[in-house]
Amino acid sequence: MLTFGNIIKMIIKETDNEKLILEAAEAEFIEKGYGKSRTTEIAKRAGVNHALLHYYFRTKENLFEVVFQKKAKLMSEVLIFSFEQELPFFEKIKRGISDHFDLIAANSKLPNFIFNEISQDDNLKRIFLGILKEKAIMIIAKLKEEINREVAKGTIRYIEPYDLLMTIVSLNMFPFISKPIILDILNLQAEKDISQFLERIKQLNIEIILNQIRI
Amino acid sequence: MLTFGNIIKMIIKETDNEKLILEAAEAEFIEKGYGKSRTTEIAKRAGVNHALLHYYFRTKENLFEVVFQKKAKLMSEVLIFSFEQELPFFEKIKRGISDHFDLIAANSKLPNFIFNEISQDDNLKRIFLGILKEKAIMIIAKLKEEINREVAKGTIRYIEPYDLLMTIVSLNMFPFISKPIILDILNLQAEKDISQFLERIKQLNIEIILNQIRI
DNA sequence: ATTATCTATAGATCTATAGATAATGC
DNA sequence: ATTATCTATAGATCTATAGATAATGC
Repeated sequence: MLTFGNIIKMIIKETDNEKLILEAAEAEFIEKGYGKSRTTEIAKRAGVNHALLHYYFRTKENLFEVVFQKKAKLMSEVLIFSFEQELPFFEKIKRGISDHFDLIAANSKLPNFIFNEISQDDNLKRIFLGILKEKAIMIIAKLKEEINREVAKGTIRYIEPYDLLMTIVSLNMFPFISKPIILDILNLQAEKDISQFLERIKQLNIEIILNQIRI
Repeated sequence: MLTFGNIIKMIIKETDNEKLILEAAEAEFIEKGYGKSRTTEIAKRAGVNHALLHYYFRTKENLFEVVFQKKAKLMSEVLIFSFEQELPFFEKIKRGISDHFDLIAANSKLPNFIFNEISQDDNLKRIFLGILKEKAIMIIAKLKEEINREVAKGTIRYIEPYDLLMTIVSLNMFPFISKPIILDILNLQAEKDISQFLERIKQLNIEIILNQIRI
């Protein structure tokens, strides 16, 4: 029917309802988690008839798994992408930490979502590991060689590559997991103050890692 | 009625059903979060008639808030308790990190639970801040004095007290938030290997902090 | 002819309570 | 007399689908 809404949709030709549903589902699931999310609410957010959601995705669980797959890939990239750059060792570490921090900042609700869902569902945990594990192991192996090379050169103290990575991820990720609390305790409201705070933490994290490995 | 179960309950006099419901609710809510938890399931876990749950706590939301209050207090203690000890500065830091790590280890599912629920509900966030904030600010103020004293003595470089605390919490807490993933990637299954790994991380965290502040 | 959309509602699940009955403390 | 417990079920909410209708691509 040629309702006003449909005409608008036709004009912008962004009328792909399947896509609209998926995007609304992403927002809903990330905001509320699987348990509190409602398919009716997702349909409403997408501005689409509720039955359509089931027509395209059949079940809530199905829809969730599509979303989770996508977010798990993103999370996997967020976790390790920054450490795949081909750079001299110290550059790699510094740039790695900095890019990693920025990637998390750009997806600040992602870690909470992923860690929470996998802690509640073993199947999701397996899916996530299936995406992350192989690549993570490769990166660790590569990092180990580079660390050994630097140790041989006498530029750094030995550190387990896994420990190094986990330490970086810890330092970079936690501020965002605990962000609602931090901002209140530090009384940071203005956007400018917040980004200034985050920038300081980023630099601090780089410094901490360098102080730990540098001789 | 004198069923076998009731006789058992009478003998051990641990028949306080309100308490049983609360304990079951704690387990259920921490395991599944508010959204996926079911009052029927909680009653079943408690081994108690479902109607009793509503008799004692009226609503699911009420019951949850009782649990959340309790867990928020615990979380608050886990976060800052270890840094209230009266000790020489370096001892305080070292013992603080170590005790803090152990406290988290003993409540390893707590951080995920708290951060997740407060990210989904502003009211819960306020409750948690109400419990944490004042004490946190006091500890930070106290730490600031101690840091300034050490800086004056020339034993450490200056670090913002909040940054120091957040760094410690990051390093100590993240391994438990990401535990399901870590153990799989590192292929750690045996209890002995796991506790050995955790011990190494604990020592590493102490080392990292000391390397950051020590001149 | 196939795909997309809507209306209407079934069916499942969950929270919550009414009202009867039993246990307890004084 | 008050508190605790149980049975039975109301009432709300949510997921899911059947079946009718409209739109689309060939």
